[in-house]
Amino acid sequence: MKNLEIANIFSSIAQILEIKSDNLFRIRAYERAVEILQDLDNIEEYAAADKLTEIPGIGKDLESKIKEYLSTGRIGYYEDLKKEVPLGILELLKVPSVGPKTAKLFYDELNIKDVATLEKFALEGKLLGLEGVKEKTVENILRGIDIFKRGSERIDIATAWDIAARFVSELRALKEVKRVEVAGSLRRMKETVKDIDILVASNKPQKVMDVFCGCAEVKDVFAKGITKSSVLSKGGVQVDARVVKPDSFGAALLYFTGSKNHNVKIRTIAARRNLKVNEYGVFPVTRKKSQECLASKTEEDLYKILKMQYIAPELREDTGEVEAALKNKLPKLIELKDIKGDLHAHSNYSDGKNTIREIVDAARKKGYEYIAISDHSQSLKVARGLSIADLKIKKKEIDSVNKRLKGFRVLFGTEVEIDSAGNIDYDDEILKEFDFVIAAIHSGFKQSKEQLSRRIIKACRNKNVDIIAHPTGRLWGARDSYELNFEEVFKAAKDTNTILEINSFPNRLDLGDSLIRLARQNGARFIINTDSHAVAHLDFMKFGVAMARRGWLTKQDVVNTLSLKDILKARK
DNA sequence: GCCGTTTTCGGCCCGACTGTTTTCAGTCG
Repeated sequence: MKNLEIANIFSSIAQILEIKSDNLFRIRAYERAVEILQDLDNIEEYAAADKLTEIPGIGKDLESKIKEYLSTGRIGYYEDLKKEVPLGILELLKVPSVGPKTAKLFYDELNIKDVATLEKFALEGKLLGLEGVKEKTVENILRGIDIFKRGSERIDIATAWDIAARFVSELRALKEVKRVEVAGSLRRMKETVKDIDILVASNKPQKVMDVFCGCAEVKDVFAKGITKSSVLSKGGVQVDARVVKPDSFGAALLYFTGSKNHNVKIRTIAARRNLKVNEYGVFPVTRKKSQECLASKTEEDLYKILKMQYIAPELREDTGEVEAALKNKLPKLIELKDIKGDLHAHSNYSDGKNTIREIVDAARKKGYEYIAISDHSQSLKVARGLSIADLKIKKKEIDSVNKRLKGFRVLFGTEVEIDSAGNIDYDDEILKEFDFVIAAIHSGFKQSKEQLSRRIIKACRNKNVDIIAHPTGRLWGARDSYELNFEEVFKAAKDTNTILEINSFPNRLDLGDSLIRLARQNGARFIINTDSHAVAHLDFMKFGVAMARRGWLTKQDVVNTLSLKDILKARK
């Protein structure tokens, strides 16, 4: 993806500028652009329409650099910078506790250009004696190298919530603790997270920090202060905790939830009104020493005093939510309780673990009105796709289950293959028998962007295909999204009345947040499915809903908020 | 390098912890 390529270059530029001690605000401008670009899958479409500078954070200069990359595949300014500071040094910055100043020191004094050399020198004691480096510093660097070597890959939100829950439950059990909440990117429900942030309200911070650093899940303690500590969990994830007084919990939660850019925007707007926002509250900017706190107890109080709507954590990415909140124009986001059913669950007819009955029982316990048992189709042999004969048996079972149910309906679904030419692997005669047909690509990913787009568009045009499952095919940690002409595909979905799936499975989350927004702008409709292969997976619905919220979707944008009667009408 | 309900120039969010220092710089979020 071009946006990621450019983001990586801008990120390197920011780091090189840091090492060169360049203007901090210029560095921040590049860093901000990196975050913006990471979420901008259709950068080429912006460039083609000459709309790059309409993106907040992209000005004339960055526009020209983006255009330069798109047309030539390189950025001259970056090529020049690389001559001044060898790229290897940037690797040193990935070691926790080594920042630009330290990296420059090691390079200037000892010509260290990679982590392996840094480790060697640290072990041999050759770092000692450099300005500001003593034994403790070396110790921290070696520990940082350990973390670096273990890899810095991001973890999926389901795993992260699991680890977070273990810390939270130990902390909640303390009588000194008034409140505990997960904050940071995990609270914002980012698709993946790098670390876990936990906020605690207590008047006895020391005690809380002692317990936090001694949690069963802790493997190593990086930093332990009176109100702030940082540990490595046994699962290899960094967990940060901060303790604040109960009175400032709202202010701290806002600050600790981020995103950084959201906080900066909030604080900038506050400053224009002569208000200061920090993790303790909102304060008037005066010369007086004693400052009265205007708001601090809840996040709602803070947003209110700043004269804007409350902003849900999932929206706090500085992608327009602050401006919308100031104008009272935030959408009413979809909630988990709006979901009335799940149309993508696999039974043991194909590669699922559970029987239809077991799945139905679990779905009913969730308060759903319907569930579609959507097993794989005949050509996906690895997943025991169903033959025509299998379908007849399965249909019979569903009919008999439905006869015994009241107020709940099992739908006859399928997840069919879109082959390399865009055809579906059951005939129309068979397809029309299903209540819902979900189409997906599970093979032949290596085609060009145009070919893949054509395949999906052709599937959309099939009158029997109701839903496109996991539209980009990405699997976190295993496979990148395939490239598509997104606007074209989304427009085709709209024109053919095909529903786009938001797949809730934690290693998919596909569509992801930024593509959901793009698809909505193109008029598409959505369904949030779990792609369950076991009844426990039905719980993943909350992650799909979170993606929908991050994509600014309302209940009206999502078809499985409809009653059984209405969702059946939502088909083609 | 970006940006404008004070502004097209002169600002740009704010604080905790650590290790090395005797008052602070570097790192991190």
